[in-house]
Amino acid sequence: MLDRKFIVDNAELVKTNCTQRGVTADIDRLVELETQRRARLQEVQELNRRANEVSKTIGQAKDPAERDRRKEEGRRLREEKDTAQADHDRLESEVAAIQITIPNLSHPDAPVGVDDAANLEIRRGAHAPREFDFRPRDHVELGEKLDLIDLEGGSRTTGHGFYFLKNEAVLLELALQQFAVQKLITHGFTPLTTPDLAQDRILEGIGFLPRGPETQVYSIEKSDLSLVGTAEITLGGLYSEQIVEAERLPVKLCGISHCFRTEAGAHGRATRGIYRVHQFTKIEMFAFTLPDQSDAMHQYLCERECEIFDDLGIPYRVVDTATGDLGGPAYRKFDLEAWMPGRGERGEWGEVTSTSNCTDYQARRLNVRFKHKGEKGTQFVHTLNGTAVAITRAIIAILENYQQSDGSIIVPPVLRPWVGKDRIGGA
RNA sequence: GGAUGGGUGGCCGAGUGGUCUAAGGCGGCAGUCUUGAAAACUGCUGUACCCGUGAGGGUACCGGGGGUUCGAAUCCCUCCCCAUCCGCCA
Repeated sequence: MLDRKFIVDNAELVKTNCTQRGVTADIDRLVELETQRRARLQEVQELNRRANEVSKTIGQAKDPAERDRRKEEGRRLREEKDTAQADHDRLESEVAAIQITIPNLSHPDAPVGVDDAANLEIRRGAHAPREFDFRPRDHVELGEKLDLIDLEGGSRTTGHGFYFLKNEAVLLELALQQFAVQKLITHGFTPLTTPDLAQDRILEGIGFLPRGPETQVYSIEKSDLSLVGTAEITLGGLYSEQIVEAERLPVKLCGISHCFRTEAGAHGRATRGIYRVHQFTKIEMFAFTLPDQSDAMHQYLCERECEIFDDLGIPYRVVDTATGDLGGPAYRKFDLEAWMPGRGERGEWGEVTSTSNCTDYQARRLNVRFKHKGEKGTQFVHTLNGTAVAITRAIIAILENYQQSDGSIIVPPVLRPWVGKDRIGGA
């Protein structure tokens, strides 16, 4: 969320940003309520002060009548305070309710536009899309022929949107995990396995809305836990309520997790195969930085994503996401879209990874701060996240780009140490 | 899951209803002394928020939440976490 004082002092700027993001939020109302809230807060504090003053004199008062008189005054002051406090608390929750709907500010270079049509291609990967001398199959067909993906089984045991990976697809999943984690370790990331459940307040801190009609999140009944949609949630939550020494920043983490998404409202949108599923495995990068490091870290995370897909030999493009498509927490977001030859009529770009700079938006809600040694005061850190590998989409890209005319799949050279063979299917 | 003991300021640790909302120690910072350093001595040493141009003043915070009271680290309720022992288990 944005800083409340900042919103009050920059109401017009925030309004404009909301418009560019396609978000409706009543900024004027927030300003009005916040002004009232501060006045109430002052009353509460003043009443508290006077009540404390009275309390202190009671212990010393010897005369019983005098003590009773002062007790009565103390009681009256506390009652007045309680009334003002209740007022204040009501205003506080009203202000907070508006505040959490306000999206982050936007990077000045982010393309302005209400949806992904305004996304701006900024770069291509090292490998150009392949020219096929046959009609490329899509991953569903390939997965079926080679007995790699069992969608029907997933549907039978769990429901639509679930799947079993089988045979070499399992090896591909493990190989992709190994490849990505090993690479990130050499880049100084600390690897972690992460809980697949998190408390709702952590989900909210990251910017998810657990529970509610439009939630993307599965929640656990009779508890405050939800299945995570991404390790971004747990990795960001790892430092919640912490004050980090500035010298220890930036912190670079890489987490392995399962991701669970209801995909509510996504019906009919690219639901074929394992492109949009309710559960998948992901290797996620996450960074905590000083405020003036986050732009550079964002480029750095994007470079790691490009490096991984260049090494895998998969063609892709990098897109600078338009303001209306950034979601709530991101200040700027780059997506990697891999070429998927089997998608649509003659192949399409499909999102495989994404990296966001969330500046202090998540840190403020999660309360992650830093301080310089020997200096007074703290500031909020900046948080960034990026997908190293989302397994299902990476597998789609591998199967479709590495397919041969006989229906076999060449294994990308960098994965062969873990897959243990250089070709899936075929002779 | 059962039993017991605990959760206090960066750390250790005292504090069981009111001499200001935390003793004492360690660590850290500054100073005195010293050629320099150490030792010794002196002072300072959290976070958030509010008011104020400023100096400064104030409110809240002793695991979380709620309660009793004029007043709670201290009493009551509840939840969480940690340690040890027992049981169970991959």
